Amino acid sequence: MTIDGRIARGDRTRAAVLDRAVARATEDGLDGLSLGQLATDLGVSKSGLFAHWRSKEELQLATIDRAAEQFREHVTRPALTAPRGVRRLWALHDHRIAFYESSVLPGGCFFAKVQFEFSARPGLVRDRLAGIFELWTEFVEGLAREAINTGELSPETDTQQLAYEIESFALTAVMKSRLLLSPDIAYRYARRAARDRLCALTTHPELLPEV
Amino acid sequence: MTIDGRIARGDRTRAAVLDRAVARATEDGLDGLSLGQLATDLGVSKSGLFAHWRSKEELQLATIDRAAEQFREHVTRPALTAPRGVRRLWALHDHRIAFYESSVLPGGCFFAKVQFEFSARPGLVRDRLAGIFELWTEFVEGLAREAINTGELSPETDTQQLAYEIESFALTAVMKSRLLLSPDIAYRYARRAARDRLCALTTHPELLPEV
DNA sequence: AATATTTACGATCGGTCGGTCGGTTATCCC
DNA sequence: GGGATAACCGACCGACCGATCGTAAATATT
Repeated sequence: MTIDGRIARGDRTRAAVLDRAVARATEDGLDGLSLGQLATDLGVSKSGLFAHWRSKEELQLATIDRAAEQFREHVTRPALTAPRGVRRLWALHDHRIAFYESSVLPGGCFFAKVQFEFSARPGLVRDRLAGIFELWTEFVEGLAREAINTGELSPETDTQQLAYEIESFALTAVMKSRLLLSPDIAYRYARRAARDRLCALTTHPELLPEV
Repeated sequence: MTIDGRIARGDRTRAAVLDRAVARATEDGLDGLSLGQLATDLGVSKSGLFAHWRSKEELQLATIDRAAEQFREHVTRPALTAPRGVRRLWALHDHRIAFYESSVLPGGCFFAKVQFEFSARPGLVRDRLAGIFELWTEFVEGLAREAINTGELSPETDTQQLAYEIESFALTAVMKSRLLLSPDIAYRYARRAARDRLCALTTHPELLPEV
């Protein structure tokens, strides 16, 4: 089987557009994205974009999916190489902060930005974001339950509460790093907060890194 | 001295516009605000708005100031009635969550929304937001230092780290309550996280409320 | 070589945006 | 009562928005 060059070209264009859209959305938001500007940036025509997505909303949904994929690549997948338990929980948080630190996305975090943008705006975009965020939360809670199973966390640990707190530290790092503090300081707070919390809860604090 | 009716009318209009602008900005953002829509909502003409603010940016800046004033009314001032120390620190967090809970602002929190919106967009708006946020952070850190002075927190307590963590819990409550969880649950997480943290740090846990 | 398919483009549409301007109305001062 | 002042309005502007459509170019199929 040979590859259809036409479709391959379309795929390449789509990927380039979505990567650019994810990056720009971290600065201007998903609605702040202008199709004309996006097209100009990429050296294509605005009407060319409509050949791939029939409306702006469809492009926004595709952008969200691409951002999720990117997040999995940079954060979730590498974190899963750590052994189950508090180390994996820590690895997830640490890789997440490192991803923000790396400035792959100029605005820091796609989902933080866009979730606030659409949190009060009903529609398909909001629903998609809510779905992804729910899966993410359940994933983190699942890692916490694994840590209970490995005996590194007490069975009485409130995994939802713990997931909430870790989420908090990461989310705030995004905002503080861009608006206020030098990024380094914000990320240090975020890391230390999560480490201290895990350290206080776990029966095996030696599994966690030093300060 | 009598009050100039013309100026009084202007003041009334200005206040009405700004209150509405603050509320709407929590849903659509400060840039998502359309002057035409805002005017229509208030039953005034668009050009009437330009009589009070010479540009959209000027209106945005005034809106920020009004939101800060509103925040002080509902959160900062009532919290200052609590005695210095961990109780005041807790009161600040508690009143803040209660303010979000009250749904005075339909989108939950003006500053959370707008800070994310402008965190990557240089300009006067961003600078104003950063300034207010810095003052706020220093204010919280100051309360934490007071708690050290009253002997309710250990002198070794990292007040900046503590302020960061409390900020995190409140910020995340805003997002989760609107996007994902039923608001009650999110606010419960936010309260419990801050209470537990203060409880673990203070030498006088009996000063804090029960779970 | 002829035809079908897919991508991409230029021109253009109606609508909304922020912003301007000349004029009207209400209130205050003398 | 007559200016002066301040608030406010309706009409209008150029720019940009998302979206549509007919067409050209590139690639595949036959």
